Amino acid sequence: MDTNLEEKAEILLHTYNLKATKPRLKILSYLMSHHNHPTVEMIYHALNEEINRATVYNTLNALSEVGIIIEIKNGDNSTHYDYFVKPHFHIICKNCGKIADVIYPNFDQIENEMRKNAEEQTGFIASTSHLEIYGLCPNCQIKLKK
Amino acid sequence: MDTNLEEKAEILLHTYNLKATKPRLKILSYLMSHHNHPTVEMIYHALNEEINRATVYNTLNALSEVGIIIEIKNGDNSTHYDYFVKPHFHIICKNCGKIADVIYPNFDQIENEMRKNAEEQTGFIASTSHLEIYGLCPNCQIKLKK
DNA sequence: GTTTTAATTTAGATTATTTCTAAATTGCCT
DNA sequence: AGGCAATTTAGAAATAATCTAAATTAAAAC
Repeated sequence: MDTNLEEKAEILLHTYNLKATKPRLKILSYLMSHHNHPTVEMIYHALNEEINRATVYNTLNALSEVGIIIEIKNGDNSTHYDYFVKPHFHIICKNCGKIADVIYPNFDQIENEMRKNAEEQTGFIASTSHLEIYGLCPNCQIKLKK
Repeated sequence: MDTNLEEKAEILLHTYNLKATKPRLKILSYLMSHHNHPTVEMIYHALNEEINRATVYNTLNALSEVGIIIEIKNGDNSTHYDYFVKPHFHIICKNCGKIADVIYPNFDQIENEMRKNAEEQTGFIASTSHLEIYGLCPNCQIKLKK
């Protein structure tokens, strides 16, 4: 277990006024060190089924609410998560569900513009935004040609 | 029943090489005349529970696959749908789930740019894209202040 | 206008995902 | 160290979506 990682996670949690509970430290550390876009189920198993599923759900909701992680609504109807490093979005394979990161330097700028526009038009106060693109990954392009 | 509407729906279905079955005509007509961002459940009830739920699911998937309608992955973990008129995206209230349209003239242009970028970076072939913004609607802003 | 055929619909069961409840535990402040 | 609000837990319950195999149907072929 990487103590240094958990320390980093603890600081991050406190920054956002979240209690640094053991389950949260483990889950956040996992996300900080794995960029496999896991679901609740994947995290639950990766952490040896030691943390209650409801807690995994609660934690991921809390983390994505403050923006520490990104929520990805996948085509497979389960939600995936990704630790936020720099502005990016995701492209998801319609065939196999694979998720790839797309780095887009101006992404937060564009996001902000959209948010502002949405607020002006609707009177909402915007917080998080979600962009996902669907498509076919290189592997499935080949598979489906046959 | 608006025959004219169903005729329009039939033409639209044929344009995309989709069989114009009775369930599809009813569902598409409903979507073309209601902009309440319904879920499967809402459509199922609006059409008097006469169309099997599985068919509603199948139809909505088929329609969104070809782009006649837009799929909205709402925060409430059910999927909402919207007939596509012009390029727009959605803002969703985190508190009450209300969905509002945001018209954005350049939206498809920006979408295309993102898609191109994603394709170059990942080797995927991009098809549809989804953007949702979360926030607080005017009503809930007032409610939560109390 | 029949016939044919592939696609679609159906009922109902099944699976998967997420939320809820009430009791027990735990982090953090004083 | 003690107190309290927030969080976690086990397990049940609710909700959403998919699957199966048989019946039906739209549209092309004759």
